[in-house]
Amino acid sequence: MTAKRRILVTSALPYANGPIHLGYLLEAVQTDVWVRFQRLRGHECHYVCADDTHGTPIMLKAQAEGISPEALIGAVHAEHRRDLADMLISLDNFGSTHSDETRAACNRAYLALRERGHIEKRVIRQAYDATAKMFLPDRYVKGNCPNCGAADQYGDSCEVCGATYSPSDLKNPLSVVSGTPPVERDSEHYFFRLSGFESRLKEWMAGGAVQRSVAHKLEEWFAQGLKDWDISRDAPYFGFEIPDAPGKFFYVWFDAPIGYLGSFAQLCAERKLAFDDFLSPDSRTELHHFIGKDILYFHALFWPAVLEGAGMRRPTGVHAHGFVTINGQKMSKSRGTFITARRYLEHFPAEYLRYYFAAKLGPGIDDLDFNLDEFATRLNSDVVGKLVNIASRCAGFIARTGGTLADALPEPALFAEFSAAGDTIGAAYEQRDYAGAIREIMALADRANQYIDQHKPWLIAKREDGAAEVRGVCTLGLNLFRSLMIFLKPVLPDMAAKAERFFREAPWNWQDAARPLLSQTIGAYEPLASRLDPAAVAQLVESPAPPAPPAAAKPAAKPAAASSPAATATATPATAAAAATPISIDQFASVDLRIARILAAERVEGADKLLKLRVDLGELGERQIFAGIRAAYEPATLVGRLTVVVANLAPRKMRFGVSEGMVLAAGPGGADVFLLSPDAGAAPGMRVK
RNA sequence: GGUGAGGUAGCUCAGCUGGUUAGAGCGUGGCACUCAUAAUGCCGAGGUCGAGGGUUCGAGUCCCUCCCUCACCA
Repeated sequence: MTAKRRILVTSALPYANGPIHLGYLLEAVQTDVWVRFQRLRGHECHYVCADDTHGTPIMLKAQAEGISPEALIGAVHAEHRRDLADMLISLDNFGSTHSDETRAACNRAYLALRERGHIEKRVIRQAYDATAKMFLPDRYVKGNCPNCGAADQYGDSCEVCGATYSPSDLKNPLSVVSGTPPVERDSEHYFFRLSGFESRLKEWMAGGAVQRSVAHKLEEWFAQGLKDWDISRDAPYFGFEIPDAPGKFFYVWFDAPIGYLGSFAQLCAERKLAFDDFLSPDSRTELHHFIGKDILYFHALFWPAVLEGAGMRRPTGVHAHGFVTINGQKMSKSRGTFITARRYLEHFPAEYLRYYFAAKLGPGIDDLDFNLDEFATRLNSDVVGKLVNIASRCAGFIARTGGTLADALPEPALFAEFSAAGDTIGAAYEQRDYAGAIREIMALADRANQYIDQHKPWLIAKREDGAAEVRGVCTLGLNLFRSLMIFLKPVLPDMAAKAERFFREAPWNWQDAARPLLSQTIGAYEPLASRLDPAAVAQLVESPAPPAPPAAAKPAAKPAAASSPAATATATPATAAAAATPISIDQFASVDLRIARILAAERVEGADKLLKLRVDLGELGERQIFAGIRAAYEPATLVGRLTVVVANLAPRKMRFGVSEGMVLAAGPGGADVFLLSPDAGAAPGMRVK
């Protein structure tokens, strides 16, 4: 065992405008398993995280809901905290970037950067919404693509042709906030001079702080040249005001990683830890960040540079992971596969997901597919059928022979094989190759079952003098099980705790797997895990999304419309719910249903379920809508007919373009989808009420 | 479009610095067992390792070209 390490670990900050979902849980679980492993090995390991609370989206969402940003982030924080705790994420502190500690850390970092000449003021031109009286981030200006002319494109890039540009290049630009055309306005901004850090970043990267594939990605960015980073935003902005710069605020991405430090500062105050032990440039502690691969730029370039520029230490490691897909596809609200943490937890134990993720999680940045069938068979086979089965099949014999373990192992070599495997399993955990660790552990579980099968205690027990031998075999069996549970404790902390109680032992540490437990009177065996019903697992995605919690709705969406159980048409239809939650007449009125005439219909290249429709909504003009009705309708038969659409559904960008509404249809899906039709006399644009 | 990652048995994946008949789990077929949450054990079927070239005595493993998938683009 190596000397005791002192380690500070973080997960990326979840943004405070929505619920925690399966994708974030992957990261939380990855981090937590590593943290628990370090602690199990006897190291000092602190794990902090926080809500990421600042920025324009939060500000506008709070406005839309008629509450203060503080109220909004407060509600979300409580939800996040509960979700993570229920997922058995062993955070030492879960703070908020909207805290005194983070503000202090921001100011300190900023002033240090400024003092060392890393901050520069520049005047930039930016889109300004004169009606809403605010500057507009790129994503808050929409218009026609200057390159291909596609409608309704964001101000930074075109989803149709892929061109990138700035908001001022858009044709017919409109502010998303007020709907009025933006104007150009000058503003003084503060830039962090990232370009000065290239050589130091390269040296840091060469030291092995990131995965190799990530290093390749960073080299690409180096080759393009590092650009200085605009870290300021103009009022109104929900965030921290920059010192000596009234009306200027820190950009949310500046204070987000500093939120790690703010959260850690809170922990230091609470536990009497010395902050500088972990953050000073000559620190001998370790600093590890677990992140998604989408935010590499911030964590592998900006963040180490900011830390160094502000006179602090650099991260020991930045560990990126891939995304979670559901049954091979990107998580999607319209497909019903946007699984929130709460939704998962309402159905299944936290540890099942922890195990499943761990079993599939390697050290790389590949995406991880959450396959529902596999989830059930994997849990049932590995955890119940193999692992728990070992204890289950041995415990009864021990109970019948007096409830006490034998005082020697019949085959010490087999036990030694298990303890020896602890080294490779530990190395796999350390390298974040949890899949490798689990593979090894399950291979050992097979060995344990084989051992019991070969020695057949149920036959020996029939002999008059068989008691001692049976006890020996089952004592070894239980000890093999015990070693495996110790190895799995980072992944299955609750099951491990139950097993500790069963063996009547104090909480295990890693080294306990090296010595067998002998002559011990053990407790009565209780089932440690129960089987999953595959049908129940399927429900995780098949039923319609539950009513959105207060903080869960997308900024632009009208909640009643967004989660309507009738939302069958734009993608895989959801199974009809038995009864939907009652709504008021006002909520119904918020859904703008209109008669539409289908002007054109065509298949979508690369989508086997979708048809692209062009519809006429009378006074509302023409719209493009994607509908998941390809299996049910020949495009040609649709042209000219009338139907009903939701006209005020927030535009939804899909891989193939933007869908500007939803066609109403009934039916279970596939070929059994039936479009609604009005009686004769209805005309395009008429409101349905 | 640029870049990155990846394409190995029906499914999910291992295959380190190139070296005997390409591995595991799940699923599947057969047998055995009955201690165990219909759990477990044994035996078997199943792969021209995306395609085509090349280097080499020898290539999933190195090089080139192409095809496909996924992701990212501050």
